[in-house]
Amino acid sequence: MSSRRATIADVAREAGVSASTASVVFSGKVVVSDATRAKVIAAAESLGYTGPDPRAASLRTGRAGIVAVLFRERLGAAFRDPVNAAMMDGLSDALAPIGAGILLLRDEGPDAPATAPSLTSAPIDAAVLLGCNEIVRASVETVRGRGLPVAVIEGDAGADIPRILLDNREAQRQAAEHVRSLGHRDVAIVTLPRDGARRRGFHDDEAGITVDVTRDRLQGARDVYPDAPAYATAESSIDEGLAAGRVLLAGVRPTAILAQSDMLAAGVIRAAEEAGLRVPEDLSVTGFDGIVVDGLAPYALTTLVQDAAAKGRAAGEAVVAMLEGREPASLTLSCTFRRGNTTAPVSVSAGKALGPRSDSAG
Amino acid sequence: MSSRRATIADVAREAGVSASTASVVFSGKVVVSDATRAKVIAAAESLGYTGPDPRAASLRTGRAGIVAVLFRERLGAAFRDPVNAAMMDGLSDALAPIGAGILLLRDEGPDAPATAPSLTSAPIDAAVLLGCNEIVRASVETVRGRGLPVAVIEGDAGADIPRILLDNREAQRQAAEHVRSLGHRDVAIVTLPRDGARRRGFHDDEAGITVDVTRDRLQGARDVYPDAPAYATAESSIDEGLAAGRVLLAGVRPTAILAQSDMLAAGVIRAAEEAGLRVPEDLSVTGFDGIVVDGLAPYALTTLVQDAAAKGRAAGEAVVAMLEGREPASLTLSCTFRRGNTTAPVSVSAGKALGPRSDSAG
DNA sequence: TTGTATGCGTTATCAT
DNA sequence: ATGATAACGCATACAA
Repeated sequence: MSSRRATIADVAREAGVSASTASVVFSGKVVVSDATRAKVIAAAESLGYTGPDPRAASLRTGRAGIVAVLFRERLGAAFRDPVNAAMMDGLSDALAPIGAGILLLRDEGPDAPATAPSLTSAPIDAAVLLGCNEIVRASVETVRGRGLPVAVIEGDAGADIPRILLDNREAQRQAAEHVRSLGHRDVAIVTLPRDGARRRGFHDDEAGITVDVTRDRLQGARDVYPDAPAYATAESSIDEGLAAGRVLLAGVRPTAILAQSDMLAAGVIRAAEEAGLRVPEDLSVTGFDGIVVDGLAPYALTTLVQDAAAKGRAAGEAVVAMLEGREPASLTLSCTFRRGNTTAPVSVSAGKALGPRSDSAG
Repeated sequence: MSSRRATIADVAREAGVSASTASVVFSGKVVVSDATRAKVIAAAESLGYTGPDPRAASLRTGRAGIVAVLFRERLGAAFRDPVNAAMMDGLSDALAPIGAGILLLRDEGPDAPATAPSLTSAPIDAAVLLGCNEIVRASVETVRGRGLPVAVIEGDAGADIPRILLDNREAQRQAAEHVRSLGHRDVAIVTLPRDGARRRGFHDDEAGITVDVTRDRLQGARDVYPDAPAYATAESSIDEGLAAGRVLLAGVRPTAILAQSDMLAAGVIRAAEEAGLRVPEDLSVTGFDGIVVDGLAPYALTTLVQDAAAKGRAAGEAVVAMLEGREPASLTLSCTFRRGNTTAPVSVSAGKALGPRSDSAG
């Protein structure tokens, strides 16, 4: 037994057949006589050959069987967001027919070490870009330069790149309308991060927001409440929402808070409880995403329900279509407004401002 | 311009150099004169060549730059568990030096479609197995058959496979001791899933538990409370803990509940609140993992703190070591007991049993 | 049903 | 510092 691993040629020789015949036994693409197959299998067994080397196969076929997903954040952070979890489910479903695995890639930005696996150097068949910021365009260029299919989820990818969008602005506008219809005029907004830096604080330069989701949802809120204070968080989590809620409930107290995600909304509710406020009697809160916030019961958030799994599925289907030479479909998904028990008509006792009331309804 | 993509040979020809020289310009492994480099870069640019084809490179070098992580569950479920998130952070840190990407693979079991990307057919350099059940051994065989390095996290992998373990039993025993020292005798246990089927309900066949973590932690509890009722959940989540808590608090009410994860413990606390019980006055609760349960404040769980990131890092370091021909290290990590505010001495008013008290302390 | 021939695109080795 | 050569292991078109 040589130290070198057996190849299909070795197996073929051992079995007394040609390499192509042996190859065909493993790929199953051509009919082979049972006798021949048995010989080949036996030879493989005796040589410890466990199947074709994927590297060589992929060079030959031009397919690696891998689709990359590019996250903006640390992998751990991506894992912590339930919306991503649903998206991954949809994506892996859509990829199942072509049997592609999912390669997690992190958008390292320009300061990446050269050794980092990247869109440039990973053996992939296609890529799904996620996250909608300034870097997406560059990433799209990279992948396209390699001649690989790309789909973009919630980002602006440029012409003829299939994109999966959400009606973020319109949906958020609906929630804001709902809140206004309940009589709320003093409203505050808790937003997702505005850019890669993820700094907390009140928004000053809203035109400079580079995260599409953040910008679009904020615009939807602005359509109804052009002057409401908006506070940016560092990520979509309950604790970030809690921190933002504390800030917003400390000063001129709003009667309603529009949060850009359910996780943030859940945090805002905790902040309200902490401040001795009842939700929704003293403070109305809306979320976004329609996920199940583990442990938030008995509250049922008033929120916009999005189908995150559908986003992943659509992106997966788009790259599969392109891989098979078909025309990919772009898609704009709609959110569904769902009224829960966290919004109620403004009450006279609510919104006890610590300072003068600001009338910010548009 | 031909329809075929440019190769390094085309670039070399265009630049008037040899293919090997052009190759070296991209790999940077050998010194090249500035003039030559510039020529090659320019030629590449003009031909739209974006760098070596990773498939061909990996065939030639024998490296794909990809490490697989095998999960037992749906990808979405894996994403929802905070312990996995931390583990991924550690793993990607450890893999950074060799610049390997992370391929998500799901343990499909025997009923997988042939097309599924798997340990057998994915172009990977190594694998990290996670999840400690009956299937791990088969997976190890598969990967080893390919001659690839493997590391196993919290599972029994057989000889000379590096494994990253936690002192689950000892740690859980500590927590149980703590609870006993507080005077608790009527104790119940909420466990992680017992096997792949993930059925909820009281344990009957504890010897038949195939998930190592579940079995080991349960044994630790059994060292102190051999007869405490143990209820299995379907996954580690607050809602599962809530459901289990409801069951356990409905009948003969224990004065303390040992949960096998913090998420489960958080759910148990919610169940207690729901039942009008105060934690820790009426019910003591312990968790496991030491994660930050988003939104659980003001409770600080009494729990066993594990360093999940260290688990991922150790697994990553083990495969990197093997890839570099060094000896990999197995590692057993210890949990640290952390007393929070969810455990207290048993009080005379607590544990108002609906039936007769069962003395189950050992 | 099986075999023959060829090339997928690269990089390591060695010589120059 | 650069170039020539030879694999890397496989899968397909085509011939037999």
